[in-house]
Amino acid sequence: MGLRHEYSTRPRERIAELLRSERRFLSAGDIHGLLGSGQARVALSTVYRTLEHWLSKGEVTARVDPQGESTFMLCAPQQQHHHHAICNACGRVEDVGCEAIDRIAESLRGSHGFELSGHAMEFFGRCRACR
Amino acid sequence: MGLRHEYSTRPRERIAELLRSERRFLSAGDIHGLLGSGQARVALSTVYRTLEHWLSKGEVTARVDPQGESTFMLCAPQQQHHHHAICNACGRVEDVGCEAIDRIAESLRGSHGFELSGHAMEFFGRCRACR
DNA sequence: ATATTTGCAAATAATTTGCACGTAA
DNA sequence: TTACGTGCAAATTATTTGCAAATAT
Repeated sequence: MGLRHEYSTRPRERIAELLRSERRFLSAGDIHGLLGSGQARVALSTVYRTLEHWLSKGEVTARVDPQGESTFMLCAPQQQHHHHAICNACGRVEDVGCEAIDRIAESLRGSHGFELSGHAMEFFGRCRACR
Repeated sequence: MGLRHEYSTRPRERIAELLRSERRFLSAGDIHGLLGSGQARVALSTVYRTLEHWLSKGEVTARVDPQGESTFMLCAPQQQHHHHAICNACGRVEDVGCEAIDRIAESLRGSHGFELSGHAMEFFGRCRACR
């Protein structure tokens, strides 16, 4: 049988609070480090398991960074399909819509006989604050 | 002082031959496995070092797959900027141009004050052969 | 009470590195 | 002959897992 309740625990609260305050992709190690090593330290394995849990519930979005490390950010599923603009300086993420895809799908079918079923797009640059 | 010659060796020839025959992204482990474990087996570390070497020379393109594994494909630098359409069934890659980016850059600047300096796009679907 | 979560330490798996030996130029 | 490349085994690093103890409901 599946999961019945989602328990609200101290470690999860701390992880959630951190993710809410940082609108950027963080690795499990980043989170573990940012939570500090004091009295209420959270085990790295707990960070991993919590992120995986929220990922499977669709409350968190994952991205593998260019170094191959998995990173995570709060990103509700109910939001409509969108892409990310990531600031090169501070890492802040802006959600951006995607209009141009239809044209690309047409072009792919026409010139390559390729039937588009999914895509991934990321944009990099400077956010308003970091320009 | 930098590198003077690029030596042509048996292991490199075998890796290059394999990459030429497979127009899809392969991990170091894939390549190592495909080269077999017979007489002329190539060490996994050699595969890694050779890929890294060609990557730095721009003769190979890397991509981190969704599982976080690094994968590689022959992809000359002199080709103009383009993106990849990856077949969900066989992994074959079609190179596709990118026209729509200018509109996206304008929109980013207008609605988010975001100055675009780079982007990454990937498309997934079925190639002509696998439809 | 009992299902869920945690911390710890050990296990995996991809990747990197040191080093002595082999090889192309 | 000498700069470059290779194989091997050991080291690193991110991530996962087993398990007994702790906690939320």
